[in-house]
Parts: sequence; C-alpha cells; structure tokens
Amino acid sequence: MKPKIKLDKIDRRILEILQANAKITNAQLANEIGLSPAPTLERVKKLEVSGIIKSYHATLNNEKVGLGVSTFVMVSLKGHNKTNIEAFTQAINEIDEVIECHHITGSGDFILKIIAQDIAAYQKLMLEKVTNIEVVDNMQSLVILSTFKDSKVMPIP
Amino acid sequence: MKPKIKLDKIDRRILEILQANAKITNAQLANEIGLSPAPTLERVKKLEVSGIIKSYHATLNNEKVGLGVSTFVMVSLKGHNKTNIEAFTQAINEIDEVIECHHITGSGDFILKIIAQDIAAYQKLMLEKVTNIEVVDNMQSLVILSTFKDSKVMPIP
DNA sequence: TCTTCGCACCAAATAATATTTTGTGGTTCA
DNA sequence: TGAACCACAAAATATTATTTGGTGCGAAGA
Repeated sequence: MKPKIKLDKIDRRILEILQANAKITNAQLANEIGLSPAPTLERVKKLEVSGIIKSYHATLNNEKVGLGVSTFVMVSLKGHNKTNIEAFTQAINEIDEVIECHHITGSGDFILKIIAQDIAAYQKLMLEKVTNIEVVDNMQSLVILSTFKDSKVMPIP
Repeated sequence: MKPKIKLDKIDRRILEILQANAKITNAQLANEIGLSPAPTLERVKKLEVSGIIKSYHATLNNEKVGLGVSTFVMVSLKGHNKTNIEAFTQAINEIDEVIECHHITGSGDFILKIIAQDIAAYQKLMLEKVTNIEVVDNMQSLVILSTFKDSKVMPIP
C-alpha cells in the first residue's frame, strides 16, 4: 500500500526553499516557514522518506570546470521496437558525457543532452562513441549558444 | 584579476561526490578522498568561493508532486534581432513552468523545457502564456514519454 | 647547499547545528 | 464525553562543522 501523501502549504514552501537552496540550516528553514526546528525537521524527513525529495546535488559552473559546450541531439532509431530501444539506452548509459536521454513524441525518437570541453572534444565524442551505436539511424545536433534560464525549482501545483 | 584555479585529482573527486550527493557530511567526504576533515572543508570552501560550485539543490520526484508532463519546445522567432530575443527571454522568465531556455544553432532559435501537471494543464499553459508571446513565429512541442537518463553529475575533464 | 617561506596537511579543541525527548493543546471519532 | 492521535514547542543531547595550533615538505632565493 503506497502511503498517499498530501502536501499542505507549508510542505510546498519547504520544497520550494530546498530546491532553491539545499544548504539552508534547519533552524533557518524553520524560521522561514514559521515553525520551530523540531516539526520542521520532521516534515523534511517525511518528504525524504516518502521519495518526494529524491536527492541533493551540487551544481557546478560548467565553464569553470572546462566544460564549454552543451548540446541537444535529436536521434532517430532504425526501428522503434523494444530491442532497439534497449540497445540504444544501454549504450547511452555508458557514455558519461550524455547527461540526459528522453524518449519523445514527434519525428525523432530521442533527445539527448550532451556536455563536452569544446567543439573538438564534442566532435570526437560523437564520432567515436555516439554515431556508431548500431541502432542509430539519424542524428541532428543543436548546439547551445547561450542559456537564459536553467531553473532548479519546479512550480509545485 | 580572476584567480586562476587549477583542480587536482582530489578536487575533481570532491566535485564528483558533491554532485552525486550534496548531503554527505564533511567527515564522510574526508574519508572518501583520504584526507582529514580540516583540509577537506578548506577545499570545499575554496570551490564554493571561486564559483566552481555554484549552488546546492534538492531534486524532487516530479510525478509525486503532481507534475506528470515534461516537454521540450522548439521555438522560432519572427526575427533574430536583439530586440526580439530580449522580448522573448523576458517573457519566458516570468513563466515558472518554463524551467529551461536555451538559444541554439539550427533551424529553430530556442529550445525550452516545460513542466506541467498533465496534458490539459500543459495545453492551457501554452495557449494562455506561451503561444501569445508577440515575437514568437512558430513552435513545436516534443512531449517526453519517458526519461532513461537524467544525470546530475558532469564528467569533469 | 642552506635557509626561509608558504602551503597542505593533521589532531584536537570549540562552536554550531541536527536530532531526540518530553510534554501540551487541539481535533476527530466512537 | 473522552480516548487516541497529530502537530507542535522547548529544552536536552548527539552529531557535525569549524577553528586553532603545530608539523613537514617543496620551492625560491642567498
């Protein structure tokens, strides 16, 4: 039996705050939501245990670590059958530079997000690892020129 | 003068660990990288101050908070001039459901990532907020059917 | 080569923070 | 009405972060 969780206004506020800043102390968080530390912590733990909060991550400045190029890649497979899809996703999973892989509607089948040092490294990566995945029919790269928004805060309904 | 930062193997390991799990304690982190807590903390602080670590975020389970639909949207503007681009990015910035906005090469001009409760909410959002941005010429929605990879860990070169 | 400086580190003390415990009031349901 | 259950607050305790002082090593200059 899955425990049905309903979020009240305070829970939603907690989620909003922790998405924006996971490093806030429990005391500060308590203060912001207008409760004392004990029940605040209880709520956070409950959100974690229930799986509503999945994980916590540090976000890096990609340029500063030497990752200057990000792209989206639209991929079509040779066939849409389960075997090919599994072969593809498995191959993708082994490539660290592919940080996202989504199955989508529309003309293509998949959209990937890929990170690389520069265009040269990107080209090398594509040629050596991505292009020669057997089941891939066709690919189109969209290079990100600049990013205007990259929010880590989902709008909780 | 920007302080040129060079990362050694230990720094890269720290970044890798904190990207995967920002909630690790300093003592645990120290243990994993084979240093004592003091210099470990020093390194982390240095990475934060230098801006290599940008921020820390909680990641949610979108389905569990009632956000069942994610899409990519390819957008073409009526003209590629600076004025139109600024008008567009500003309009986009006010829509919480648009969590990413990138300027890209290729036939379209922008790619957006949008989150909504369900298809009905998505349609409403598009009709009421996105479609009628004045400078938008053409849009194509790609609905995410499933996500096979969504890594928060960048491969540091 | 010798000396000195500065850096990265460790161990241990201290400060801050998380977490647990205990008790209270309000709400629901039999 | 009253029993059981929550959600909460205050305060005690445990855990963790942070600071301090001291050591050794490597690089730069005499």
